[in-house]
Amino acid sequence: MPELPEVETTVRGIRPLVEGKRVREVVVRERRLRWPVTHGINRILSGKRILCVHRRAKYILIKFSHGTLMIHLGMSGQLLVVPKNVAPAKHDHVDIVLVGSKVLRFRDPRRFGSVLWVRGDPQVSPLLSKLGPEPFDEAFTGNLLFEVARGRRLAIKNLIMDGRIVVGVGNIYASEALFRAGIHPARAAGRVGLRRYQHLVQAIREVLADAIAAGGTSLRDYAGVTGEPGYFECSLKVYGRAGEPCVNCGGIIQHKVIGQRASYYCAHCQH
DNA sequence: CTTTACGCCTGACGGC
DNA sequence: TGCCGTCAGGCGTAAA
Repeated sequence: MPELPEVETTVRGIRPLVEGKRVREVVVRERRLRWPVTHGINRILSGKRILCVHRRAKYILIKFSHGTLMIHLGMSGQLLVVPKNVAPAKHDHVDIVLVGSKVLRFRDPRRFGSVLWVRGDPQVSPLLSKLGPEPFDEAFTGNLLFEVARGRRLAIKNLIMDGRIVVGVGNIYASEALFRAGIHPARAAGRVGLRRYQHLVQAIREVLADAIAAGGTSLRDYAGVTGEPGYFECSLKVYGRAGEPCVNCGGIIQHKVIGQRASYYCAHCQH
């Protein structure tokens, strides 16, 4: 399930392979994704040059002179760069065929992802305009979390997963960051002090940076640009480890559904 | 305004 | 072996 580190890994992987390349054609085999693939995408992109590839939150932004292709990997999406002679598989929904020998291929079995064309500045598009800061942006601080949490009773785990507060903290890394920060995931956000929020910001950055450095977590669906799985999975300290001993204290890792999401924590280490 | 629930979708998994 | 029910999970949207 792609989270920010997986998306960042994908961006870094495809960037040197597609930047500066011109699009030959776009082949859409299945347009029923999260939203329908933008109509006429072949006419929009054919003959145009990819200027650069960026990430904003979990969106992959492929910039052209006349607009931006916004790709979201959803739950099970992958963006691969493959030789043209590699036949599309069952869930390979969109091929961006490049001039030369390669194809930028969007694969997504569960079709929670999206492939959308945005004219002009993508930052003002509805999907991006309300997003909070990137976790590595200096605007993301313990003070920001503390202020925005004041008086709020929702679980802190839900707060840090709210893209309007900070982007890119998905379910896996929310549990991992809270474990590192020693904060119980169900604790009311308004009942966490400034110092602990500062520690949490640090923990979020650490866990994301570690995962990016490791090439992204691989649980079920993630694979790198050429198909190899990532390998951060073994670094997860609490996620998916219910019933196993805590790496810190040896206590049993707990599982609890918080805000409709599976959450993992050590009741002894996290308060 | 805040908070909660839902739905989209397929593959994996467990029970029988 | 195969069929079926259940569930995960990002995240926009609707509802409370």
